[in-house]
Amino acid sequence: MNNIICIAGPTASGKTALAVELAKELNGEVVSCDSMQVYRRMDIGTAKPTAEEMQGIPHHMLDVAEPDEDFSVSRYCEMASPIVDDILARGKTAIIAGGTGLYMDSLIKGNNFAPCPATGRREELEEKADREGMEALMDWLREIDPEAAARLHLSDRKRIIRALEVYLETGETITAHNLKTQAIPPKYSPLWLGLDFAERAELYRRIDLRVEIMLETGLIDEIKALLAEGVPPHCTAMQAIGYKEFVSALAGNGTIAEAAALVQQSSRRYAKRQLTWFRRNKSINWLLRNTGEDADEILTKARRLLIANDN
RNA sequence: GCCUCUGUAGCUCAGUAGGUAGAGCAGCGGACUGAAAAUCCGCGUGUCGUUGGUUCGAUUCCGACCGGAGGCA
Repeated sequence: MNNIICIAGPTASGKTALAVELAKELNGEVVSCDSMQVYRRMDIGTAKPTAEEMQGIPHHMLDVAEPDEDFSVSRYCEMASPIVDDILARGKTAIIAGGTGLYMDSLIKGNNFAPCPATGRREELEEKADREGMEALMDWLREIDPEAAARLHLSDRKRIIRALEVYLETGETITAHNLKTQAIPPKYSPLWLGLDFAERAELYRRIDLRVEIMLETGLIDEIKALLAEGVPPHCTAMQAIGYKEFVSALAGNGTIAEAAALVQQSSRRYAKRQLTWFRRNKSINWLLRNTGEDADEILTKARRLLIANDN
């Protein structure tokens, strides 16, 4: 039987509830795969599962970083992979659930990442970009890694800088590095489940509702507390949807209601991007929901897939 | 009841001196290998209210009807 299950899907599709139900049946533990739920004290806005929702099932990879820390895919994999191995070693099922596709794929494939410099190289490149423009960086990249240059759009500042950074730090181009890691066979072979709604509009209704509930349950106070303790308003964690918009409103840019509408829209677009990411994974068995009230039917379908997968 | 204005994309509107239409926002699709809830790329998605008439041809001109806004009563 397969002792690793991945539950993918967009925000507000019911991953948390399904993960806990399956964990109860399969003697499992949940490994969260979410780039924002890793931060402590960011609970409401990241829709982090509550103690009640967890129903006593152990959850990992929540609250593993301070909000002002730099976190990354690489750190996620370094921390999560030993946890998965430990769950398996104890004879239990690892249920990897979350919406951050890059993190989930990287954990499953066992990707290793080119080093990230602490040397200020990135800052130098940022300055050069400001000074000389992206065309200059692109010309440079074309000389050292023409494939990456052809792949990247001139506007994609982040990736152009990263490509140069990898080469300058390691002497290996990012194209060569990626080819090497892709050649390594995946570390795990999970059963993939994907949650989505048959009607996009239903997913969007759930997202809109969830934002309202976050506000009712104290999201603004949560954000004020983070700011009060000194979390920088522009750090990575505060770029999360549902935080950056309210931080801006609290600073005097627009009303809370306007910010809430923005959060709903950003969340809808984010959900769409998540779906784009997961759709290309042909291993995913999609479970399509009709309403938010059909959790039992979804669980039944998931059970059938588990049985089919064992045979 | 009469008069005037109005009806074009999901929304707000432009336009066609008659040759089946375009902006913004919304939306949709895609990429993604140490910021990923980030970053970037692409795409108008339409019975031009309905129905007759004039015309080779009507979203455009004319009539009637239906819906909306305002005015006079």
